[in-house]
Amino acid sequence: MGRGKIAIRRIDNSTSRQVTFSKRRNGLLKKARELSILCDAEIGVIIFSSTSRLYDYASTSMKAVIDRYNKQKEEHNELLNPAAEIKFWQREAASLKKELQFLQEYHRKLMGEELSGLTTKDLQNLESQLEMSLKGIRARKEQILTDEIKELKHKGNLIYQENLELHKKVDIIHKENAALCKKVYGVAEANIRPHPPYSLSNKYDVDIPIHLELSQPQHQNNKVAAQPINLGLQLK
Amino acid sequence: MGRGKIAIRRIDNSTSRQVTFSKRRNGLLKKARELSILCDAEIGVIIFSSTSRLYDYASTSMKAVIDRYNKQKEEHNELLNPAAEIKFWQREAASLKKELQFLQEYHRKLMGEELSGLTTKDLQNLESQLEMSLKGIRARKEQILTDEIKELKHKGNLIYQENLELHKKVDIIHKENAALCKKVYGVAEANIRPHPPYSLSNKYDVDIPIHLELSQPQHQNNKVAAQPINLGLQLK
DNA sequence: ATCTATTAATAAAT
DNA sequence: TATTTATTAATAGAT
Repeated sequence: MGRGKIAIRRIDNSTSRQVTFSKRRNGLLKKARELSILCDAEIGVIIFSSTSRLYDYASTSMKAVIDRYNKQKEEHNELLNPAAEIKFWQREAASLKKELQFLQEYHRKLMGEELSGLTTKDLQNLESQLEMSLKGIRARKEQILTDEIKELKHKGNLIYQENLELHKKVDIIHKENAALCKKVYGVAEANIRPHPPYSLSNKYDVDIPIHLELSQPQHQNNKVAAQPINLGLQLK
Repeated sequence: MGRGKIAIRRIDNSTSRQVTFSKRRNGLLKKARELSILCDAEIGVIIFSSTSRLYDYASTSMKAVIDRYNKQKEEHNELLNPAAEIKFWQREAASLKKELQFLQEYHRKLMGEELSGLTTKDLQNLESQLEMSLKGIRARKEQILTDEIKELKHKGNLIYQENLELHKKVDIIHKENAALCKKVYGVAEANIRPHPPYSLSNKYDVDIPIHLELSQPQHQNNKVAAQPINLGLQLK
């Protein structure tokens, strides 16, 4: 899945091995995250690079995953030695977990899941909240598109001006050339040459406005329009 | 990367969640295998399905990976001396905090805040997500209203039936009373009394259907409708 | 780090 | 559960 296919065996070149490691490590961790979320699975991934650097992911906590793994593998656990500070951090963790769970629950409600138990009033509130959000997001989208249009028009104008200047120059050179030809070959010589090297095939374009097209993600109604002039603007 | 795109959140349908789990689990393990071979990395992956089944992969052995992990994380000592265990809980808290912040950030985006830095594609995705949520919430609201209507109609019918029975009883009592009056006072006495105590002013309502009105929060087009009959149903 | 041509993964249908 | 197919996602190689 790249410019070429590679065989699954140790990459000899150390640079590209390092690059591939970085890319695929991220890919693996992303996939692990997605799987845990999509399918409600508890997952732990531990990766040691060839240079012994550790990268890991755990859907809950690595300790929890390893403990569960050991338990399932019928191995034993050890006891902890309690102290006041330990308890503090335990409480801290419990508190954060609680907050996290609350936010997750609210989040699910916002996502339109887990709606049983809510009154029409609650739902009305959720609905208004989401409508406000949509409004903000759409406004932002419009803004981006408007900005893009502005920039494209600006660039278009600059190019148009440049074209005018160029055509003027070409005209001048053309006239100079004609004069020279006249001197060298006689009166009508310059007009006889079929394709003088300085002629521009689209010289008449000077009087035609540059046609700018923008991508319109919402309405695909520009299929028959002319190809947009690429001005180097990236529409991400 | 399939027939359609799916959002990364818990798959509701349990069958497709199971299917996706199976496919993606294999994908994840394959990727882990490839990464370890391509880049000479030591990797361990532990997956617990939602039904607590264990799937794992280790490039060397899981024990070796976990031991190395514990060594690197200095958790080996944490289980023995309190200072290290404090560190563990500090890390736990930091990890939870990080996750919390991620969710909070996403949450803010959903709320339509903090939208700078997002591309139109991102915004489009947010917009679709919110539209889906709205759809779910509105469907739930409709459901609640529909259920209310059903219950109200049911109650209305019961009351109508009860009314019929009551009227029949009243009729019977009326006739008995008329008979008694005739015995005591003479023939036409009962019909002379202007307002017999047992008469119902709306007795004729028996033949008119009970008119039930529900609040319609969406469309306020029932302003001129009759006041709804309160049947003791609480619309929370 | 960023860009794309290309391969790989996979969602949905079967 | 396995296979097929249309589509999205990952990434190899280039820059």
